Amino acid sequence: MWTPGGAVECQPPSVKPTCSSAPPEKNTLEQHTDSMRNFSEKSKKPCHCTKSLCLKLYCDCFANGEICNNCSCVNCCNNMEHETIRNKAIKTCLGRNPDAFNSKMHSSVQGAKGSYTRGCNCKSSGCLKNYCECYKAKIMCSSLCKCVSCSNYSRSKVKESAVQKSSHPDDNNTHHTTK
DNA sequence: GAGTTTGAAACT
DNA sequence: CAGTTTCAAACTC
Ligand SMILES: [Zn+2]
Ligand SMILES: [Zn+2]
Ligand SMILES: [Zn+2]
Ligand SMILES: [Zn+2]
Ligand SMILES: [Zn+2]
Ligand SMILES: [Zn+2]
Repeated sequence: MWTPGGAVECQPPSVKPTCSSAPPEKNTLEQHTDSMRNFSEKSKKPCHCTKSLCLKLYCDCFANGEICNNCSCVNCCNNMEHETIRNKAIKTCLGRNPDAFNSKMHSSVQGAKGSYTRGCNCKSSGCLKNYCECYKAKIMCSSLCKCVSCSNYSRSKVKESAVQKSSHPDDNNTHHTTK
């Protein structure tokens, strides 16, 4: 909890869960300059969600199991003021993926428990940009990935010889998903 | 800051 | 399950 000094933070909860049209509530708390330094420490990356209400995995805050704080999100419900809705959203996400929140990062994949085991599906980034979840997590792509033209390997030299069945030079995993 | 690109998450 | 749409971040200019 932070100490509201100027009373410039959240908006009154006017968001209705099943309402037809939600009024645009823009988070007015983002006056950096020197407000951030107050809390320091965490300084997590703020989200800028506008349509997900920060109640879907689109929102990094929500995906990481964190409450939005110092974010620029609109109509944010990822807070204790909307705990009921938030809990429902969490439940929905868990229904889709029981391990959705087990790992700090997004995970799904079979048998992933507290580890990144997502496997990316990049097609145009070569897994060398932050678009790639593997690259962002600073891990190499594995056989779980279905990326095309992957270069996210310790050995940047990836030969596409016919010898390689997959685009991945080193696949220690014998068990393949379904293929 | 505006506009584009990108691939995960969501939806059908 | 696959194809499509939605979404917010990463990136470019
Ligand atoms: Zn958010
Ligand atoms: Zn947030
Ligand atoms: Zn939020
Ligand atoms: Zn990738
Ligand atoms: Zn990967
Ligand atoms: Zn890759």
